[in-house]
Amino acid sequence: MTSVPAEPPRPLRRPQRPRRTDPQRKERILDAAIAVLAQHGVAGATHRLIAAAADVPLGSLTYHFDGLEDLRAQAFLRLSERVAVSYEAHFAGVATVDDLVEAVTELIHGAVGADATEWSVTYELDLAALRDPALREITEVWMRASRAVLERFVDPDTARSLDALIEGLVMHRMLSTAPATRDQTRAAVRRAVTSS
Amino acid sequence: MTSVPAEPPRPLRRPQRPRRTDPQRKERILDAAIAVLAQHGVAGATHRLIAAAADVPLGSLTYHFDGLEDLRAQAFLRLSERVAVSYEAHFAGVATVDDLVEAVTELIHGAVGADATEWSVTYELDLAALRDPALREITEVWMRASRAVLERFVDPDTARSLDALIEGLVMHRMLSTAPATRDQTRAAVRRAVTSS
Amino acid sequence: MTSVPAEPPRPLRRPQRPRRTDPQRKERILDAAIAVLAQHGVAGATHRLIAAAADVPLGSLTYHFDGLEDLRAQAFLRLSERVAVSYEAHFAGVATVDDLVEAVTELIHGAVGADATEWSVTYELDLAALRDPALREITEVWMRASRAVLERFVDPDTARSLDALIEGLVMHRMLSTAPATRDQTRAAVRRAVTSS
Amino acid sequence: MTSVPAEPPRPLRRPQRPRRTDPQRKERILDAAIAVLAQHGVAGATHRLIAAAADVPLGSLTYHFDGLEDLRAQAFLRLSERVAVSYEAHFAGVATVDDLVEAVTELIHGAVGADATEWSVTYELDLAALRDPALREITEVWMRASRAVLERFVDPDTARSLDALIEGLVMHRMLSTAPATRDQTRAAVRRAVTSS
DNA sequence: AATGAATGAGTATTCATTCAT
DNA sequence: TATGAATGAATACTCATTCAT
Repeated sequence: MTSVPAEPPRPLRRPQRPRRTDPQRKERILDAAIAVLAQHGVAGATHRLIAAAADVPLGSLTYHFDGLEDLRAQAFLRLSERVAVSYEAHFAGVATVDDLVEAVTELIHGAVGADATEWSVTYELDLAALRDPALREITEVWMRASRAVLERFVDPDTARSLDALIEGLVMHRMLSTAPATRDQTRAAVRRAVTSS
Repeated sequence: MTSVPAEPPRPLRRPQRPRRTDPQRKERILDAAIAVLAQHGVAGATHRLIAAAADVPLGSLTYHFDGLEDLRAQAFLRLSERVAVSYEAHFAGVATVDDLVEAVTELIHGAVGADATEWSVTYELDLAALRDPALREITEVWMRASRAVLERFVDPDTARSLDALIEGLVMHRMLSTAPATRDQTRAAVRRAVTSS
Repeated sequence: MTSVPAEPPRPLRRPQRPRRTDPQRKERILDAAIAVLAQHGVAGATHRLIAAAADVPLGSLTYHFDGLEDLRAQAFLRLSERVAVSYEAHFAGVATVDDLVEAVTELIHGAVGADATEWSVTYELDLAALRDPALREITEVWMRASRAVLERFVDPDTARSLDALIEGLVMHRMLSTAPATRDQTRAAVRRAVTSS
Repeated sequence: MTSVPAEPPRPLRRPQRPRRTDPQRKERILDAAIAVLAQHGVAGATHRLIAAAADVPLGSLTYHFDGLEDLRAQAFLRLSERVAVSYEAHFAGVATVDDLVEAVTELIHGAVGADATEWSVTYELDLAALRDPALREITEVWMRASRAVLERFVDPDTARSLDALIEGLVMHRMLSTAPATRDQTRAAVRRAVTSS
């Protein structure tokens, strides 16, 4: 993920001006936007901050995107796709229900590869989607994706509730000063996947 | 040298609206702030919007509060206390585990008395607390309160995971275009409270 | 619950004044700031007044400067440099001590080319520097510069006290309703430069 | 002089409310105003700050004074009277011109009893008087008073220029990071009082 | 195609002053 | 007589967006 405050080490092609063609610029901006969203939230994600993080001129943002709202939506979309991929990967080796319990527990406690801030952005997305129906599409797709992964191991209803439990446990883990132990989490997950 | 405009304009004073003394004003402002937070989120909760909602002049906000951050924190605190009370009330008549399952299901689907927007504010609070440690105190207290209620019926570990499940299910219910049915929710809750 | 006004008003955009690119704008703003400081003092030098004096929109000030403090500091710096130049020029033709006495007397009574208000700004600067160490650098440089000029004609100690005398006499001249005559000033200056 | 940040140790007559009659209140407010002016300058001397420094309720200021401008003027007047008294006292024992030189030198380097901040307020007054003719009266009276003291030892013209020299030397002493030594000051003063 | 100076509506906040109590 | 809650005009500053270059 792009680092926000420090200058990203741009491979200085030529002294100052000529930045000419830069095919990955759009992607770089989106990554920078995700980083800024993670660090400052929707409210703090301004043009200027994102431009600085991406090391592109200010005008570049409105040149490539139709305003901040559009940029934000595309950043959220990119984030959700990225998270979906690493989610998918996380469950690649799962064969048994025991494996599943272990994988989910690990997911919650390890925050799935990416640093924890990336998770907080997904909550930012959830919250923004609550008010902006345009973003609802993204959360919808992501929700379906995560459930599809879980449905490879459990029935749809269980997948649904397991999905919700994961969301709640991650949130509480991030907020709590005395977070649950791995054993507690494991027990909760096991209950959720065990047909009574 | 540049020409400088005349004297800075002297303020005129007219007694416009009758000055009303208003002992509940602080509380009214906080309620208005909660309503604005619910509708516009942290990012959209501006002085002006809150003042308009409370029907008080702008200066009244900074008279009663040390800035917007303070006002927001106090509003969140008031909200959490209010939610805690109605949460407590919701479980008042619960006697058996079956009652509990029913009550929790009802909670998730009925959004516990208050209109659903109030719930969304608690997510705003959660998210804000993720970045602002000062708010963490409030979420911490609320979390303890909600678990304390649940611990009257189940053991602490179960209470903890049930609490997380509720949070996740409510969030998904608010977000999803195809929310879970009561039966699905009830089944998920039952699994969470059943010792395996 | 309190009723919340509708959506926060969307900004409209009209191209009002033609956008003019204006390379000297920064300098113009600084000159305007000096003029406003002269007329209204540090306390009265507001963004609005300076913007009006420079005939630029308000946002232009914070675009070019990091806030009012920065603008003020740069204005003071520009002023001190300008004053130093005219000070230097004022003593260009001085050859003898008699010339010096005459030049200093003229300086005090004529306020060295610039209108008298410009002098008053240097007192604003002095006073502001008393509280703000960042401005101390500017007064320091100016003090050294003015003494350096005087040291071309008298020894350093005399230069130092002559410098102080000039400051005091100018201040009193500006304040007094019955200012000193040229002859009185000349006598005072002569005493200051005559080794006893 | 009243200290600004720390609570002035009010002899708490009774627990909270009853401050009833308080004959010195006006004077206390003025002293507090002088202290605040010293510390924050004219620009920073607000009602609230002065009220806090004087430990009186806000309304007390506008009750006793016709607005901030009036309060400021009265504070400046009180200050100038106080400074005049200590100035007078400082020269009480002077008999010869040598004594005078010594006393003036001491004045400049010791800042005449009061802490140096009090001097800075007199500059604040000078500057304010430059723009506000109402204050000019005060500076005028003070100027006459200080010269009257000096005229007990030297002729009026010398007194006038010595007065200016003192003003300039004190200002430079406060501003300079490498202030003059006592010997340098003494030599400058001696030159000013020696008829050539 | 790309940029960054320019703009003005908007933001939080301060504060002298008024006035009901 | 004395107070402190109330007010609104003014303050510094931010920022999405436009557009001349």
